[in-house]
Amino acid sequence: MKLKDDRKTEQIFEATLSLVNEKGLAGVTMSEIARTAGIATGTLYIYFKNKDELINTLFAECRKASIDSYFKNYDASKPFKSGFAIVWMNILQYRIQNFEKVVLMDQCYHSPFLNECTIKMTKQWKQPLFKLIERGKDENVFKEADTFALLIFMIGSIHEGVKNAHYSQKPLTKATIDAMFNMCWDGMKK
Amino acid sequence: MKLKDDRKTEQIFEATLSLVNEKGLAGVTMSEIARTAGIATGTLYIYFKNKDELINTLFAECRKASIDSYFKNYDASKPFKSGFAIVWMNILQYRIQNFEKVVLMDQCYHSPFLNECTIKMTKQWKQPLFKLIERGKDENVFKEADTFALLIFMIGSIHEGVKNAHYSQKPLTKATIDAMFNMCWDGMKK
DNA sequence: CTCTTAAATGAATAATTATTCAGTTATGTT
DNA sequence: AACATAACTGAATAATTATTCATTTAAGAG
Repeated sequence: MKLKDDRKTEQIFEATLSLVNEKGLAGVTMSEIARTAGIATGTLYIYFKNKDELINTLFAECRKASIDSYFKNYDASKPFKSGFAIVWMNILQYRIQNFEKVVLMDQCYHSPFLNECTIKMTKQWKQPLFKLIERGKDENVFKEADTFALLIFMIGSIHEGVKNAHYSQKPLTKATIDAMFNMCWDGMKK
Repeated sequence: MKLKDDRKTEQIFEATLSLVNEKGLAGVTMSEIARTAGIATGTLYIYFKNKDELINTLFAECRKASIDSYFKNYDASKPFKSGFAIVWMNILQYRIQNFEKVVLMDQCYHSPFLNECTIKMTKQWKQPLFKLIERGKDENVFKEADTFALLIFMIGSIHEGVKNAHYSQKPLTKATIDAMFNMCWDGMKK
């Protein structure tokens, strides 16, 4: 008996990400994914029932990995501002280093691929981010605004910043990153 | 001789926007666009040479209309903060009221449809926004950060805010909008 | 009112792409 | 080593979709 090769799943994901970045979800075909992954088209269907399942699985995996990475090195027992800065930087770094995944996730939202189940499941994973903002409000550091509004404000400038750094081909400098963080902090603080 | 019907172009655009929002660029077909627009598939090809041309034209039109609307009622002779507030609010309002166009523009970036010409042309149209930020720096109101970084910061929270208001089905309240503007201003000001 | 011309139609065709499957290969098990 | 089993292959098929075209319709010119 022959067993499935775990690395193949990884190859398929990588191929898909790379192709979606090059041509968008609209332009990616199953045979192209297979070719890029170095396997036969038929093999792709052993690993994923169909294109829908492939995209949903990959989307969920990207979402999970991203949120997990956001809280790396975050220690709730440390002072708030330093913890917030760590999460802020983790988000920025994740999105810089995994830009292809960011593009995939963006493209998935208005696509025929994502199913309700995937959407519902992945939405829950955002809880820790809400908790972080709540803490800032509880400790009287952040403005009394709606938690969601504060979170969106934090996330928004990072998303846009990374996106534009990528498209304009100008990597974010230390100075710009510092400026971005300061603007974010000054905007949210009381 | 029969002339082309100007309203048909509008119908085609509306149909495309509506379908792209429902199923994403990946899920929209030419015959569906025609059916939704209330015309025959063949007629679509009288108005647009092919799918590429349709998408590029629509993208450019959306981009142009958006930037124009951003500077409605902006008067450079008035004090900076009030002018900035007007542009900020125009951006927010445009994106709320034209969410379908926002989605189309987002989806186009990593698609096989947009051609170099369209990308280059539409990029130039952003100049007035840069000018606005420069003015804020010249008048010593904004931080000394990179103009691009400041602009991205301003835009980012609006984009994310509108997107999330839409998906969470919770329209932005006056209070939230005010909070958003204050965070943006506090973040950018010296 | 008639004629001309271009728009409009939608079924037919041409491409393209998802998916299957009969045959092949490789790997664990005995 | 021989077997059983499931992965693997890629050409063939099934679906789907872009595009064309012979025909019909309608509006402006004379």
